[in-house]
Formats: sequence, C-alpha cells, structure tokens
Amino acid sequence: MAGFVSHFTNRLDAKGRVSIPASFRAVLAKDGYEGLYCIASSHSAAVDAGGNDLLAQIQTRLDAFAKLTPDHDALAIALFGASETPKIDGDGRVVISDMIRDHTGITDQVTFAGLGYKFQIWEPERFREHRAEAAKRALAMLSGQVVPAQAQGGLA
Amino acid sequence: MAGFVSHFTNRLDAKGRVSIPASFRAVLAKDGYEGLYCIASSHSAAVDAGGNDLLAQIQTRLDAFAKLTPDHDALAIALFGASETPKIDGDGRVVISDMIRDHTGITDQVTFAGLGYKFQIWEPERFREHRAEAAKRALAMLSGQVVPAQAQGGLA
DNA sequence: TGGGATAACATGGGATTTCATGGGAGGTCA
DNA sequence: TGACCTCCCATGAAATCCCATGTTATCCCA
Repeated sequence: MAGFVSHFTNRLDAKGRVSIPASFRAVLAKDGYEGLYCIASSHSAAVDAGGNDLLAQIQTRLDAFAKLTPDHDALAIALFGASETPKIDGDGRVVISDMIRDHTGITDQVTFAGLGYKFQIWEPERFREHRAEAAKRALAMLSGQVVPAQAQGGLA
Repeated sequence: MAGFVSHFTNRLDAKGRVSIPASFRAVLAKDGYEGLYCIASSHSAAVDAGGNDLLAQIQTRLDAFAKLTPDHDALAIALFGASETPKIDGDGRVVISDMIRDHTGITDQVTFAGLGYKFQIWEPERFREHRAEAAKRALAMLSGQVVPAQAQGGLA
C-alpha cells in the first residue's frame, strides 16, 4: 500500500465535521490505530495527521531523552501539548477543533493532502499556495541543485 | 494508545474539586492504577500526575541507588515527600490539595497537559508561558542543537 | 461498448449520550 | 458541634450515534 496519497477537499458541516477521504480511512484502518492522531506542524499552517506510523515518529524523537528530565518534559509538552486524538465517527468524520482552526485558518472547507506515512490538513487556499511553492522546491531538488540534508532535520 | 495527549482547562468548584479530562481518565483506567499518583515537579511550577507508568519511572530513578544508603534515603524522602495520592470520586473529580496550590499557584482554574506517560497540572497562565518556552526549546532540540543527555542523568 | 443497476461516499440533521459543573445530604473526625 | 469530606443527583452544553438523501463512481450484462 502506498500510504496516504493525493489530495481531497471536503466541506465542513454546521456541526464542524468533515468526512475524512475514504482512501485515507482505508490506510488508517490498515495501520490499526483507533481514531486519528493530529499534531500542529511546527513549520507551516497545517496539521499533521495519521495513525501509529506518525505516532511512532514522534515517540522516537522523545525517546532520545531520558524521562523525568527538563528536556524530556519540554519536548513532550511541545509535542503532545500541540496534539489531539479526535474520534472518527461511524461515517468516517471528525470534528475540526478550535486548535486546528486556529493553526490552519480553516473556516468552511478542508483540504486533505497525502504525504505517504501521514497526511496534512489545510485551509484550501493556503494549500494551493503551499503546493505551488513545494512544486518549485521539488523541481530544484530533483534536478540535483539541492543536496539532501542529513537525518536530524526538523520534525516532519 | 498514545497515553496522555493534548491539554484541557477545567474550572475549580466551590469545594476545590476539578474534573479530570475524560480522555485522561480513560488512560488511567487502562493503566490500571487505582486513583491518581501526584508529585511536585522538581524543575517547574507544575505537578506531575499519572498512574503505574509514572510510578515505575520514579522507582527506576530510586533503584539507581543502593537501599539503606544516605543517598537512597535522601532521594526517597525528596520524592515521596512531595507526593500525594488523591482519590478520584465517582464523577471523575479530584480535590486540589494545598500542596498542589502552593506549588502551582492554582486559584480557580486548572490546566491538564498530556506528556504521554504522565500529565501535568498547571495554573493556566503559567502553562501558556511554559508552553511557549517549551516550543522554542523543542525546535532547538529537534534541529540537533541540543545533545540528548544520557539516560540516568540527574533528576534536575 | 453502452447504459441501466448497484454500491460507495460525502453531507445533512434528529435523537441520544457523555461530560463538566453545581449543589444537597449524610458521615466522619477532632 | 462544626468543618470537612464522600457519595449522590440535577442540568445544560457539547460530543456522538444513527438514519436519510443526493451524487458520483463502479459493476454487470446484453
């Protein structure tokens, strides 16, 4: 399975719910995580979302520090404090929380963008801009003008 | 399960009680600990809280020193002396003790912040400040500017 | 290959449950 | 006897469940 692929835009209803794209739900089901794990992206107006795979990435970052130390506490607050685990209802929908609205600027529509091991939640217009920008960078990278950074880059 | 995730702010009632967020109660129930284990954080104006998982971490710290030694005694007094095990009532509430008020500055509202294996109890305003600070540190840590301390580092 | 039958899916809304919060009554300890 | 602590019930708001509907994509058979 290719993971979370492609992008979709769905409407928010009067109760603040959106349908998660069916293909993304299928990936989540295979991953085995109950519900959805969401965390505000530290470097863009998007929210990262996924299941156990995404959670494992974050846990790995935390495990580099010993528990009960100031470093571990600070990192855990920064990561888990900016996280949420909304439930997915029987129809495959989640409610968009205030935290997500604030961080993304979402009002009445939501764009879901697949990134393989996770997907992102965007306000549609901002996603369009971000995507155009990303396309430029991708072109530069694929043409060899940018050298891959060593692992240890920022989260996500 | 991701453990204690996200953060919530609840109001203290006239009797000094607060509701523990339902999602945190669910984690505690799964953990199997009866009640709640609380210990003042040694490095911030917060109180660490959790169940068996937190208790095990503390025990591990203690086990690094041989029993019957002055070091072990001192650490045990420091740790357990700053601890409490408040009861959780039938509605999922606990009474905020004087020790917690003194250590956190809580007056009429309480913020619960998830850190995975434990959660912290904060005075809302102090939590906001601490979180902003933690976000900065996290960025530095994740970008590799801070070297992870080896497990077994000081309790700080 | 065309086109109708079927299934999947996003969306809307009513009904129900959960949850945080407030307050009363009985019990306990000093 | 009075302050405090449990246990229990009440309530309003918010979250969740469940069913309905229209539209689009998929399937199937001639």
